[in-house]
Amino acid sequence: MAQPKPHAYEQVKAFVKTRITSGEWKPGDAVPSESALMVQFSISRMTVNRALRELALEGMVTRIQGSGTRVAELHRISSRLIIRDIKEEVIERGHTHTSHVLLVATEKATAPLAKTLGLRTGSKVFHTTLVHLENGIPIQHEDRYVNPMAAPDFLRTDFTQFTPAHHLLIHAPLTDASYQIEACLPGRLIAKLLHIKTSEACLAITRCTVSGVHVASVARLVYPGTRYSFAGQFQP
Amino acid sequence: MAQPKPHAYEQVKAFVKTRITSGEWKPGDAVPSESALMVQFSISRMTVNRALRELALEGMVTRIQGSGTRVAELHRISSRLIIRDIKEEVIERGHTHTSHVLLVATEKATAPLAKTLGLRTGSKVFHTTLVHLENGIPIQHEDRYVNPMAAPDFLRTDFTQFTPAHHLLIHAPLTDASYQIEACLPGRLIAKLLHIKTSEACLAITRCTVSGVHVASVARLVYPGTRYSFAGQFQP
DNA sequence: CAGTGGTCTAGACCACCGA
DNA sequence: CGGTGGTCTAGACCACTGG
Repeated sequence: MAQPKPHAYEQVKAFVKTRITSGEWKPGDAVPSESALMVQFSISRMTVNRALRELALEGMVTRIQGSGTRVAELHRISSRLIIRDIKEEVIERGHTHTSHVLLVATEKATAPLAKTLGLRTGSKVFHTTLVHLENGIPIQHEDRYVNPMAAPDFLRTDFTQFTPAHHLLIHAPLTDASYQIEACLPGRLIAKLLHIKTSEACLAITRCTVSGVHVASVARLVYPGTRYSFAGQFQP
Repeated sequence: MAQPKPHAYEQVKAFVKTRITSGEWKPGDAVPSESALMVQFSISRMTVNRALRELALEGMVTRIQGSGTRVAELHRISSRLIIRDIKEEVIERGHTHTSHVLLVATEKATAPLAKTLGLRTGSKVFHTTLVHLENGIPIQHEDRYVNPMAAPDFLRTDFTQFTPAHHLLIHAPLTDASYQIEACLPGRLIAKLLHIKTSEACLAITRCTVSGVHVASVARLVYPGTRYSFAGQFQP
């Protein structure tokens, strides 16, 4: 026996999950009510409630107050996509991370940039550009603008030691973010910096992070397509 | 007033969240214990527990039994990456979806394919290839192998009406999946089918889905880089 | 209206951590 | 050992849905 006594709420979750994934209960079908499961498992309603609430969070069922619980229509499959510090990621693979710092500057915001950062055109913004290397091989070109209101000490960082993302994660805790993942060809400059041909496809992530009331940073990260891919797993 | 009476557990979540995002409580700092918050808010422990448990799920805090609750080290922000039926997605944008069905066949599995599908080499597998169009413009090339054990009626589907993903979502409810997102250049054939140049970068998703005990399907989806990108938002 | 889920309480027992 | 979180109970009131 693996677990002599699985928690009650987990038993309920497993019970419902199994009926759904086995196809016994089809999308749209009603799931037994809390009171029914309460009797069936001889447990209190709070415990059943927790089980069903978690299943709803996971997208397995849909709950409507006053109406009931039903098997979710299409199990849209989903997984967590995580924003991490690339240095952490490289180190976790047991490799060494280094950075080439190409630019550390204060500039005046252009109109579109000011707009996304929530500043006035011409305001001071921090601008950094660097290339991240894994075991000496370039894997990411990072071009980032930072809102001085969100991270006033940003430029004091030694970017050969700490990544811009690391500074921001510490000094401007994230509250919101949006991202866009696309495929593109690198420009001549980026291709040269990444040691790839201009004809090699790249993954590009454009990311905008919010910390409290400030839009903290907008960054464009370009990865050589042959050296980097996202991978992930789902467990709905 | 927006909400005259926010739920108690929401209040606790908001309280803790605010201290964290404002920087008042830094990563590693202790969060008040359940009993402390219980007194402070004059609510029961179960309610405090729910608030902190949800914050832990969202990655804002770390909880260790017997030790306490602390502000999470790096607020790795995360969002749900959702994989959906492309037809649904196109229709949701208010556009029309059509398919060019290029191949619907039963084949014998090659060794590597059989391995990923959990079959014996030479077993029957279903194979479909199609191009999905949004308002008549090609946006995805789909090349898919399906395990007949998981979806025996797969080939009966009219793929001009229903996408392969749709059939699978209904007849082989997902239990697990893994994916890989990468950038690549299309081959000559795919470029032609998508009406793009062979030098145009593409996003490619390779996805493997599991339904119950069977590996149900493995698919490679190629999107023209100029016409498609993933986007998402985080709200921890 | 009866039945559903959404929330909350005031206790309780347990497993675990650190001193 | 005391304090922590993890779980559970047996009630309760409310808001909402459906017939």
